[in-house]
Amino acid sequence: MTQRARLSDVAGLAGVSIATVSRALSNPAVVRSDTLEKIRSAIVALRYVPDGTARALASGRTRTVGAIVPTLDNSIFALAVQGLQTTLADAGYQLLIAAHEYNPAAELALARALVERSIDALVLVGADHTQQTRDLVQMHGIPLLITWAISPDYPSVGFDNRLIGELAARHFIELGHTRFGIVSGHFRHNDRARERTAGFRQALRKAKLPLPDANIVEQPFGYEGGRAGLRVLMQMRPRPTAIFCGNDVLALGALFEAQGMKLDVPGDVSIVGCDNLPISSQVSPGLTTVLLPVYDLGKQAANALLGWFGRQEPPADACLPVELVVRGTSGPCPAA
Amino acid sequence: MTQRARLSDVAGLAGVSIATVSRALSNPAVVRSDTLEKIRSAIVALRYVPDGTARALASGRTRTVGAIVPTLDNSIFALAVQGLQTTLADAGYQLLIAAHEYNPAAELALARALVERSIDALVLVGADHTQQTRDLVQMHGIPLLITWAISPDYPSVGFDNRLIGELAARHFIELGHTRFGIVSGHFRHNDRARERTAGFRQALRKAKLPLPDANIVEQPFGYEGGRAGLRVLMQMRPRPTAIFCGNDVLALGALFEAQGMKLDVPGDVSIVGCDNLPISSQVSPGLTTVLLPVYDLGKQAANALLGWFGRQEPPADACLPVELVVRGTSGPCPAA
DNA sequence: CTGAAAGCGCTTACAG
DNA sequence: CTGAAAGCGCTTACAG
Repeated sequence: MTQRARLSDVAGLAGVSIATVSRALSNPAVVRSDTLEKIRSAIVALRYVPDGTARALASGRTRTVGAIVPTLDNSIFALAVQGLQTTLADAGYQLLIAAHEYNPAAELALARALVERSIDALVLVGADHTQQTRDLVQMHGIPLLITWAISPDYPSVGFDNRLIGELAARHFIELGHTRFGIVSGHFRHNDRARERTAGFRQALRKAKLPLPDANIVEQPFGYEGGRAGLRVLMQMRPRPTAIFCGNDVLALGALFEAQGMKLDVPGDVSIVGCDNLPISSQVSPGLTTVLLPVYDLGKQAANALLGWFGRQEPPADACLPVELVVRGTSGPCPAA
Repeated sequence: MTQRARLSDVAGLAGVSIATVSRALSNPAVVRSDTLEKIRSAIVALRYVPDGTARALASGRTRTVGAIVPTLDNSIFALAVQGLQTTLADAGYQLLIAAHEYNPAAELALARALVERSIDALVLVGADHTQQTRDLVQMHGIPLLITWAISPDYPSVGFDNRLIGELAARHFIELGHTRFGIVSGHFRHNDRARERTAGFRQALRKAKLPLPDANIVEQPFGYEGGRAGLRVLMQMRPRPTAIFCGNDVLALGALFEAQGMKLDVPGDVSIVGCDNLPISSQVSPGLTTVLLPVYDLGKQAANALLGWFGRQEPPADACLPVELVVRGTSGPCPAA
């Protein structure tokens, strides 16, 4: 192969104009079927692959979507990305992916890099973004889809994060617990973490149960964060017997630390997480958690975008159902 | 904002030609510093963001790299992608990501979709790819980097997968085991799985120890695969006492199943995995495994590409060190 | 150090 | 249903 074939080569071999070949590619319905056939065989003979950069410049669309997630280190985001990518690819769209690692400046820089590449839409996680990021995206007229949370300002496919905290709290209350603790990721720049905590707190308040501020501990994401959070809470007097963790990685870290401390889970302390990672049903005891259908989230986000591209109007918000899955890490409040 | 600013707008405001603005952006060293300053302020005033599609068409480079991994569901790939993406982004490159889910036809389709978007390079996992995929990439003159394995045909940043199996086998042999089993992902289209198994087998043969074919069980990727694999092996008579799993997810599945069966690990059966996932050091007992520095792999792959772009010549192969990490799931062979 | 101009490979009204 | 032509917004030799 000396040189990559261009549209003009295909046109020459098929004996038609480049305009016709272009139409055969992007809108075959308007091309006569025998013409189409000639073009098809020319394409095959030349192994023609269209040049996306030229196509993008001429058409103004790249068939590429950008997504910025906090991190791929948490498999919960990796799973959602997988759902997003697979569904987009089936429709001929590709995914530019980036991770901001909970740094808003990084998010802005990455958004700019993606915008420069003329993405057809941008997917972000959470509703909390700097004004600069929002301005950038708006200025370029790029459809913005919020995921994981519902945004008042943008189309969203997300969860009711407040409800997540509520579900955890109500579960503990039903089990008779009265002393609570929270291990959360950092609240700053993370509306999901704030909302889950707020929901938990709100449900307790409604039940007239206390949640001292000191019992809300922020930890960096990771198993170690969960472990550290549990240690802090277990030093409180009176000890909390019911601990809500903002995600499953923190919850598993807390569980492992409790086991390492020879605490009985749930005999001494109950733990509830959020996500329902694949691992959460494998460990023993299985983790009680709030199931988030994140692969579905990815798929629905992709479909929302595809609909948006087609209809030229923003999709309706979708709030995906979450559900408490009770497993072995939660049980009745131990006798005092 | 009515309309996105173009190069000509910046040129107009700065009182220079578009050629000079273009140079100021891509090769500022050749532009006089006061001219540069005028251009800089025009760019800021207009909030100019270059159009990557035009830039790509004119320059022939997109500053975008494509990567196709088996799946993001295994966090080992997500971690490597994170290392790759972060390092590329720091150098101004973005990452188009796709997952083929162990389907070579999907890999080809995705490769085509990425090639159409004129990626500057393609990153693939493993050395095993269809001729069509290889032809496609070669025909378009796209630099191809193999990761995870060393390829005889392409620049690679990978591991010695045979050595991984050997390390596991030698560890078991030192512990006095004589009955072995393997739980592997499917061998088809997966050179890493084949090589790891071959390395294990080879080390046993060298030590004159038997490994019946029936003791090599292939399972689909996932915790369930690991569980099923362990069940199969535990039905063998005589029972194997030492089980090598092709990756940590399979190994953890096997461990959990063994625990569910009330087997003592490592008292009754020893298990060694491969990957050293974050979770593997958290579970109890901790998983003995072969540590693969995958975040590093991603970073080094990115740097190999960046060097390739700069020097115009392919990077040297890099075989990253792997190491056995002994934890609680492996121990001496139980008395017969 | 800077500018005029050709060209990258397509798409898309506009005619016919 | 098809073709000629303008244009998408840049980059990059080539002159000067």
